Amino acid sequence: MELEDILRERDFRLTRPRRVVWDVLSESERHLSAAEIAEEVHRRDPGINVSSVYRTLALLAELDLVRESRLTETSTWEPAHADAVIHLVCENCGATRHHDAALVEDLRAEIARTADFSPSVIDVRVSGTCAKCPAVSAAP
Amino acid sequence: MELEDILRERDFRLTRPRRVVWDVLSESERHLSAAEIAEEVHRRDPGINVSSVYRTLALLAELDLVRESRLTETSTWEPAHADAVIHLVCENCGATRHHDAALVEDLRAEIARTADFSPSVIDVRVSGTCAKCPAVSAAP
DNA sequence: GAATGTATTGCGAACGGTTTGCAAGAGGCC
DNA sequence: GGCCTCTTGCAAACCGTTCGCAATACATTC
Ligand SMILES: [Mn+2]
Ligand SMILES: [Mn+2]
Ligand SMILES: [Zn+2]
Ligand SMILES: [Zn+2]
Repeated sequence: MELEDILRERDFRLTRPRRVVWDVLSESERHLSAAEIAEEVHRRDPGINVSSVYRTLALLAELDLVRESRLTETSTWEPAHADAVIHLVCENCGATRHHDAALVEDLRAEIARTADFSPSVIDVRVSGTCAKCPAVSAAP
Repeated sequence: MELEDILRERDFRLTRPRRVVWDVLSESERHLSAAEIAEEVHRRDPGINVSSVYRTLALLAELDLVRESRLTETSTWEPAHADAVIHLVCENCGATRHHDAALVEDLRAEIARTADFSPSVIDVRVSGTCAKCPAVSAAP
């Protein structure tokens, strides 16, 4: 469904700030911080204010169109995706990757079975070392 | 090992703010926000300043004695624990529980095998509905 | 136990990202 | 186009956290 339809369905207007913020997010290959989004939005339309970026992010999150990740100290934004897609964060270079982990579904079942808890969203954040950053050997 | 020894080993002094912050954290059953920690610390010793609480939290985290969780918008603190202990956050009442999920180890293996990534710490955050908060039925 | 050297603290001010109040502006609908 | 209302830009307020610095208090030595 189009952004416009989703907004209209809930009686929100399709405005330029919303359009541009959404475009920036959906065209990006990676998670973006609020500052990065504001910067790119401003590049495309200098007339759009930072506060509108924040307001739009809050709205899109409310509509489940985007998700906010709190992987590190600064939170980042991206279009919503399934929770079986987990996040690998390299401790060395900071790169964040997506990875599809089949076991997440099993984990969901395990929790439902053993925890007296009804899971909805599972968020798996894995820190470690990416392929480009060979593990540094221990000091001699 | 005692807090004092761990500090001394790295040439840090055992001071009253550090002692009290650590006591508050280790005596608590649940995650605490920085504000809650500062409040309780101040109750025990009104002479201890908020900035010392922040400095101590940073130090204890550096020493891997405490961990910072970014489960919701405000981050929370607790004594460090194994990453097989995952976090269940109730969407309704906000309660955070610990749960031991055996599958986390399998997940680690799966990632190492399929992702070209060397995992160190896995952080699983599950939102859902706890036993005390029966799921609300959908509107008719 | 006092003296010494240095890490650490309390304090208040600064910081910076986010939020807010409000008048001006622009969607959507007829 | 005209109307109504939602949304925006702007600038100020907010607020949790950090910082600089002189005063303090640890730990060590005598
Ligand atoms: Mn993602
Ligand atoms: Mn925990
Ligand atoms: Zn890397
Ligand atoms: Zn609950």
